Amino acid sequence: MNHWLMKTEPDELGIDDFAHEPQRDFMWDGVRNYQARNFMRSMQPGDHVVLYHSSCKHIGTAGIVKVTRAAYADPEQFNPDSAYYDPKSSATEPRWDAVDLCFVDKFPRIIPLSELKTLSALADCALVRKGNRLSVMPLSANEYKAILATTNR
DNA sequence: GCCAACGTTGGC
DNA sequence: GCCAACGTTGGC
Repeated sequence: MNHWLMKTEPDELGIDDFAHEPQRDFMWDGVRNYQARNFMRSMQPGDHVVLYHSSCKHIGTAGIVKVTRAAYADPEQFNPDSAYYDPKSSATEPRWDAVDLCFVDKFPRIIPLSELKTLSALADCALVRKGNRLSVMPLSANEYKAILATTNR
């Protein structure tokens, strides 16, 4: 089983949305970056994902969700009325993928970015590097463990 | 709101 | 294929 980290703006879809409907599968759509998409295509059902809240008041890791459906064509790319519409995408050759995620755990507190930056286990993780914009990234077992360990403080 | 860092686009 | 211009991300 692999581990991942995904960024989200909690105003759009945050850990509380997952926690309030713990049985629901949420479609994770709208990813429009090739590197992030390629990582999504590697996700398998059962993989755990650290949810990271960005562009908000409390920036940091917020909880765990899990993959319940592997990558499939993101329907928004075909919808001309969607902000995620991509006219260069076709049904036979879709460019963008979505996955389904559901709730696993909400951390007792948001672990702030400033604290994540102090963890030596995360020194090589794209998340804490300056200027990083990658919204979906793999986590090594050690990185995942280090993030979970912060919740025990 | 500012702005640095980054990815993408498009002219050449 | 290069690279300047542009739009976006995302912390502060």
